[in-house]
Amino acid sequence: MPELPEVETVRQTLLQLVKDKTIEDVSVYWGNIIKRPDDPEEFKRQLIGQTINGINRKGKFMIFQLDHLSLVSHLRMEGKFGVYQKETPLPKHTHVVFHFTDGTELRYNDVRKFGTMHVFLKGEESDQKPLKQLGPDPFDETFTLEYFYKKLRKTSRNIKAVLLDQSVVAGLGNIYVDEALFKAGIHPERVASTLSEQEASKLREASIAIILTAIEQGGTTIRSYLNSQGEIGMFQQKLKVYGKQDEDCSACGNPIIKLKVSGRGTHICPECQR
DNA sequence: CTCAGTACCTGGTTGC
DNA sequence: TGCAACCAGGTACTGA
Repeated sequence: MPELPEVETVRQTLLQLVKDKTIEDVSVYWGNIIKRPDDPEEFKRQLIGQTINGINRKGKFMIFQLDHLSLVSHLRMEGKFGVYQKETPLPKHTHVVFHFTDGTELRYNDVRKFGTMHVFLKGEESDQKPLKQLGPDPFDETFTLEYFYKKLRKTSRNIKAVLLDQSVVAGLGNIYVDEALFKAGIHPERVASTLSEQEASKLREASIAIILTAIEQGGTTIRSYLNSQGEIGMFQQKLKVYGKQDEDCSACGNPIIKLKVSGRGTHICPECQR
């Protein structure tokens, strides 16, 4: 599911479903999801009795605001949250269940088991991994051209790798990086330090525009899984290059091609992106 | 320090 | 049809 727009969509929809609910018990079926505390039993002890007061987001992380704790969750590739009546049978790949006092359950489902959960004392989550190393969200006022251009100037990596680096800007993933580079007309294999200030500006603005539009559209649903919270995205209709290999470029009519950049599948228009 | 490669998992798709 | 190899929206860790 998750790049920033998808996580934001999940955050908004989930909030309606779990706000003010109190955790009566927690079940952990795959302990490796729980990164902090390291013992899942301790994780359960800490969360029992806590009420969900709100959900925040930073980059691709969701942060559940509890009474005096923060639960930091990352969905990685395929993590999904859903709220169900406790009588509903547990589907395959459900790894963590938060049982509420009202008979409903918040369930975490993740085929690849890559997702993570960290518990911190409220307020301490920002000063420690994994949130500590995050750069600004794309639309954050601190994501200035000056900041971005300076980051680009001092690295030898290609521009795609830099955009995927969450410590530079938080929230872009493989889909939106490809889309932003296309919108800015920049080839993903360009060494970041060779971009002009004008190109950096164009890329920064393209990234912000793509992310904001995708949030408005409820995110992107690619390999559509049915009936799960947040998987109601409409942005896939606006994708210009991601997953469009062999189709005609919407701008110039030449075919979109797929290549590998920084180990990731990458979609470009070789005519529009230089 | 930076950076490329690998590890973590399962399942759908591709190609022989 | 069968099955191995490859691929997937992400990041942490390793070692050069």
